[in-house]
Amino acid sequence: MSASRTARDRARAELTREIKDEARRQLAEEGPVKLSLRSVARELGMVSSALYRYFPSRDDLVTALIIDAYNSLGDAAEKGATGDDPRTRWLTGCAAIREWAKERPHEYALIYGSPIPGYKAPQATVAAAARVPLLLIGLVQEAWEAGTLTPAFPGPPLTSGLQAQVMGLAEQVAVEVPPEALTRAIVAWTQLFGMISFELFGQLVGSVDPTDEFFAHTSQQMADFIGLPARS
Amino acid sequence: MSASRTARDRARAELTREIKDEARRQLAEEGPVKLSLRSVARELGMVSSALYRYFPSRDDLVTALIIDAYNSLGDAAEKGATGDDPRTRWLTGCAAIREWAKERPHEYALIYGSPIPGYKAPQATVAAAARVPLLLIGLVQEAWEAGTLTPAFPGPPLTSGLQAQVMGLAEQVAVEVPPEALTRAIVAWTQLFGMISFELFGQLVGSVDPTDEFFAHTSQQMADFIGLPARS
DNA sequence: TGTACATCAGTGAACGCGCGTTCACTGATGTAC
DNA sequence: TGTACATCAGTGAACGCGCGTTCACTGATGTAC
Repeated sequence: MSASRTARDRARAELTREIKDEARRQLAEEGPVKLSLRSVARELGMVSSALYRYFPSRDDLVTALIIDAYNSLGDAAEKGATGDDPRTRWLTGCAAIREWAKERPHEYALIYGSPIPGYKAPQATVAAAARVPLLLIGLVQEAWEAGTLTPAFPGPPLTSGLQAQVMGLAEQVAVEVPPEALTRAIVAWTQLFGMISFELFGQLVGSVDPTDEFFAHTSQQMADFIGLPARS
Repeated sequence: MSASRTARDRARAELTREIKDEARRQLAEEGPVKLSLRSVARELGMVSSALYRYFPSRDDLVTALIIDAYNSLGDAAEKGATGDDPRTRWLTGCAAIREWAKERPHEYALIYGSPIPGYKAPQATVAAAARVPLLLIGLVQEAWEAGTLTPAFPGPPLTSGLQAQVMGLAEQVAVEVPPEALTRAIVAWTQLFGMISFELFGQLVGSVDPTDEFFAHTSQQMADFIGLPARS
């Protein structure tokens, strides 16, 4: 019960949030590499050593930001993927992911951009990171179970090693779809984020920029490729 | 003629190269954000202010590294894309790009990773950056001119805005292929680099990792998608 | 309900370190006559 | 070919700034009896 929490607890929770909020603000200006405890503390009117009551080190603060970012994206994707059929949920989900990324380009870069030199992401980040791919795989599974999964073209056969990897992955995430279908989902996943990264990181400037129509086009085409049928 | 170059000229060219080499070494350890003129100078046994004879500022050194990286990748891709038909050149080109990236992950991250906060890439980088996409588009044009371009599936129709963007791009790069074909090339380009980024940045750990077979599979499938025919 | 003690948040000084850029300068290399 | 002058490379000091982390401490909040 929240009434049972002491004033100290509430103050701690609130300050923890304020520290992360200020850190996110600085992330947008300086990037994760130059994110500085001292300047976060300064901005909050505290002395820098006080932050060590909340995060044992700078890297732990970065980890918290990473986990928050993955979860924020996971929430946005799960809430955004709406519609009656898997194809519609795929299309709305892709759009929601892109929207999230465009609103928070620096949080996006934090999780999908260059690795931070000298920083090693702890195990604690992986569950949050898995949410989006699991969502996409779930859509494929739905269509498979409904018997409507119909890829636009067969594509090359899986080599034996790839098939083994993908079947291991299917078991690991407790999903029952043919390895070809799961492979397509992974391909689409890399395609989706490849497109978003190119848009946000400036590679598309001067070609398909603004990118809205290109993104919509490619999302549909990925749906065809995966085999999510248009509503009949 | 190289004989006409003075000793001063040769010394300057050599030191410029040594500065960039040392900077690349530090790029691998610290990343572009923490790359430091002082520490490059220190490692070279010079005083930090001496570097200003070679690069007017830290950002200019970074720009030089970016242009070198794009050109190094451009060379690797152009040299690697060999074979009698466009499909083979596509497959070998993709493999060469990936190899380059795996050998120089930090140079890859410099050009295809997160933007560097506070750094604005000057116009001088765009020609070098365009080499890889132009190479890929060139393959599509070859197949088109040979009359062998046969996409695996039609895909959604282009919306009018997208068609206009793509036709504008075709004109800009002086290429004569239908907008649908050029759009496919751009899609494959984002797919290709999305996959490489995911591999290098650690998103594929625990799924299709090692990524060799997945990459080979997807490259072929992209060739099908673009419409580069298997050798007949 | 009141008191004694334990827990915790925040302070301020310190350690040891780093950075980009400017400037007046020395001495070597290159060039024009 | 020799000399005077101009160009350039590299020095060393300085400016003004930043960082993460540790530690002994004060004073407020919470808890057990």
